[in-house]
Amino acid sequence: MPRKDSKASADAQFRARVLELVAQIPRGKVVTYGQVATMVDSPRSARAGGGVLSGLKSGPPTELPWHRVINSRGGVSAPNEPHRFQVQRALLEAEGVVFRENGTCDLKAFRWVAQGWSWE
DNA sequence: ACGATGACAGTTT
DNA sequence: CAAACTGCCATCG
Repeated sequence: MPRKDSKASADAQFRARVLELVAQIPRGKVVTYGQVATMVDSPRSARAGGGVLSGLKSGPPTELPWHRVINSRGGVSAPNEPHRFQVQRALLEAEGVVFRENGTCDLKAFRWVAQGWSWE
């Protein structure tokens, strides 16, 4: 079926794809920004992935499980908003994710991989 | 339209 | 082993 010009809304497509993917993350599991970026388009868009979530305020008021997206350290980032940091970690723990002393969880066990996708 | 910022990742010192 | 720098892409002001 007809597809719009690829040059059109490339960034918009990226955002929509990230939101859709995050929305598919099952409860109790987590994914790193790099993984999401790789799955949606480019493995170099790790930061862009975070930009999309941060841009949620200007985007759809979705109830996206953004808290299931963490950094490669397997932990939550600590930006200028320690509040979010705290909330995200609490949500993950409430879903069954266990954090270690250093504040990071075992990605080896909690990392979600979509079917058909192979991850190290 | 432009410039600066940011919820990251990977590599090197 | 741990800390610091650079690179990348999208969004915000």
